[in-house]
Amino acid sequence: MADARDTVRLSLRLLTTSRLIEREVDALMRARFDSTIARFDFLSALDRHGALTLGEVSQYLLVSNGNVTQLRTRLSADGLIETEADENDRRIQRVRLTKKGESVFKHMAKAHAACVDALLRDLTQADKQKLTRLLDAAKTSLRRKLTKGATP
Amino acid sequence: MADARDTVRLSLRLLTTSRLIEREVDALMRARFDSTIARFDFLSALDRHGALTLGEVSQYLLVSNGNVTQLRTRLSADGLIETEADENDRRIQRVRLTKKGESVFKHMAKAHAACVDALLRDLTQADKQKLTRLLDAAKTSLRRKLTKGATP
DNA sequence: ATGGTTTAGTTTATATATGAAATATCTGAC
DNA sequence: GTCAGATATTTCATATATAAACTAAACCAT
Repeated sequence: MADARDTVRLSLRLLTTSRLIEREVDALMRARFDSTIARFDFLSALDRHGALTLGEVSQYLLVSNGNVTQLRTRLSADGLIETEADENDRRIQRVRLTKKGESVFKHMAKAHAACVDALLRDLTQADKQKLTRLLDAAKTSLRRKLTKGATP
Repeated sequence: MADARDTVRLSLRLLTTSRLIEREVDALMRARFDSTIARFDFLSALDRHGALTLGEVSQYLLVSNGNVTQLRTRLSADGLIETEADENDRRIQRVRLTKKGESVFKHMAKAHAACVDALLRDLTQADKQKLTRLLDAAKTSLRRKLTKGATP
C-alpha cells in the first residue's frame, strides 16, 4: 500500500523542517549568547515548570540521564542554575534557575521567539493553527504507541 | 502580540514530534541493524540520489562537512558505501552505495517505513496529507528566510 | 604564467547524545 | 530489622555534531 510511503514522506518533512529550525536557533544561541540550543531547552524547561528533578528534566527534554548530568554541570558552572537537595530522599536533586539564569533566559526567549517568528512568517495565522493542531494529534498518536512497543 | 507566542508553541510541537520519531527510529536502527539514524539518513540520501559528492551529502542531510567525513569513514569501513574520484576535478569525491549497502539499506528502509507507519497510525490519511502540505509550506518559508538573515 | 580567491574536503578541539554499568539510596515483603 | 528489588543519578566508552583552522586543487583576472 502507498499509505506507508506517504507516512515516510511525512516523517521526512517533519525531520527536515525541525532540523532547519534547530540549526537556526542553535546558530542564534551561539552568536548572541555564547550558548547552545541544548542549554536553552534546559533553561526553558526550568522556566516553564519551576524546580525539577534531573529525571524530570530528562523526560521533558527527551534526552538521556547522562546528558542531563553533563548539561547541569555546565549550566551550574555558568551560574545559570542551582541545585538543592530533597529533604526526604537523598537520591533526588532539584535544579532551578538562579536570578542570573532567569535574566539570561528572558533575553534568550525573546530572541528565540523573534527568530522562529521570522522563520515562519510566510505561514498564515490559520495555517499555523492547523499545523499546531495536527502536530498535537501526531504527538498523541506517538505517545500512545511509544508506551507499547512500536517496533514489530 | 500573541502571534509570536503561537509560533513558539508551534515550533515546540514540531521539535517534540520530530524528536519522538527520531528517538524511536534510532532505537530501531540500533536494535535491529547495529546502526544509527545518522547512518541510515546517509544511506538514504545515496539511495535516493545516486552517487553524491560529500558536499552534496552535507546539504541533503543538513549537517556539517566534518560530520560527513566521519560518517563516510564508518560506512566505508562497514563496506556499505564506496568512494570514486572525479575525472576532471581532483578535489571532488563521490560516494555511492555498494551492493552490500543497497541490500542492507533495503532492509533498513522497510523496517523504517513500518516503524513510522505504526507510530503515526492514529492519524487519518487526510490528516497526514494536510500535515505534509502544511510542512511543505513551512519548509518553503524557512528556506526563503534562511538564504537571507533570519537573526535580526 | 602567476598570484589571489574560491571551492572541496580534512583535521582539531570540543559539545552533545546515547546505552550500559556502577553507585547510592529508598521501599516493601517478610 | 534486613535484605531483595526499585529508583535517581553518575560514570564510562563511544557516536554524532559543530565551528574554525587548515590543505589541496581549481578558477580567474591580470
